[in-house]
Amino acid sequence: MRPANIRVPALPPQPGTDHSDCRAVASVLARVGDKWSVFVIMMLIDGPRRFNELKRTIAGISQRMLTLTLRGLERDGLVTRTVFPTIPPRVDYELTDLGRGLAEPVRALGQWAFEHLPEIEGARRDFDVRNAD
Amino acid sequence: MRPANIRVPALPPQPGTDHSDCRAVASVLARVGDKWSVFVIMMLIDGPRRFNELKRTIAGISQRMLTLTLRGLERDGLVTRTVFPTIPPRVDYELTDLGRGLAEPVRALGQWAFEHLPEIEGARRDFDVRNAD
DNA sequence: CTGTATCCGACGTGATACTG
DNA sequence: CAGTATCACGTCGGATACAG
Repeated sequence: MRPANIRVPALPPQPGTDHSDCRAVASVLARVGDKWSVFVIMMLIDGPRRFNELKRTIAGISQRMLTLTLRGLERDGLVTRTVFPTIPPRVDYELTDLGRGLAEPVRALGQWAFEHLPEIEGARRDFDVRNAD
Repeated sequence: MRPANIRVPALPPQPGTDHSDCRAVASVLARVGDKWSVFVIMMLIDGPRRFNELKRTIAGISQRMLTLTLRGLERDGLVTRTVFPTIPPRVDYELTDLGRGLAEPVRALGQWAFEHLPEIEGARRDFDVRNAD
């Protein structure tokens, strides 16, 4: 991502001026911004869940998307996948320490979103009205 | 004509009623997770910027995407758009109080991402290796 | 300078059917 | 139960050209 031929000076943690970490931010936010990732993370906060348990709880997600979402989270080391070789098979998904760490700022963001939702929705209506003339 | 990009509503069946606020979370995270929104927000933290100034600084974003991103942020009340009727025209974009409020948890998330990037990248490599057997 | 309009390929998403 | 495979469709995003 970052040009290898350019040495990034050790700037103090001042987001907005440093561009290199923005790529990293984008990488994680891309996952967080996934349509379903946050739902899954939220569902797993309380403890491990089975596949269909997640599918039922989230209600609206397709089997395919749940699988892909879980694979993505697993790939990033945010979720563990535990297979019990029983019949019928049972698979538990659980947040890793890393995943729980991520859940914290995500929840903060979610809380902000919830608290300011009226303002945002109001702004959207105003914008749409202004745009509709 | 309104760009199709800024449409957020019409989420299918409601996910868990117990977690109804998750839909609000998703609504905001959809914006935060946009490929470019976070970059723009970061660039605006330090103060108002002009259109081409943003385009130059972000370097990689197309004109179209910058416009769409700014429209989306403006629609959500996160950014103000100020037109100076001069020749040539000048347009300033600036974070609103709401936008600055959002920038805070976003920055926390970004900081987390930056700090844990090695773990995530390592997990990705491990996963890819395991998957390549 | 600051956009808008249009074309078009790439990708995300869902529905469905099938496997272990 | 927990997936995988395949197809069909819509949207996203970039490039380009053009307008105010």
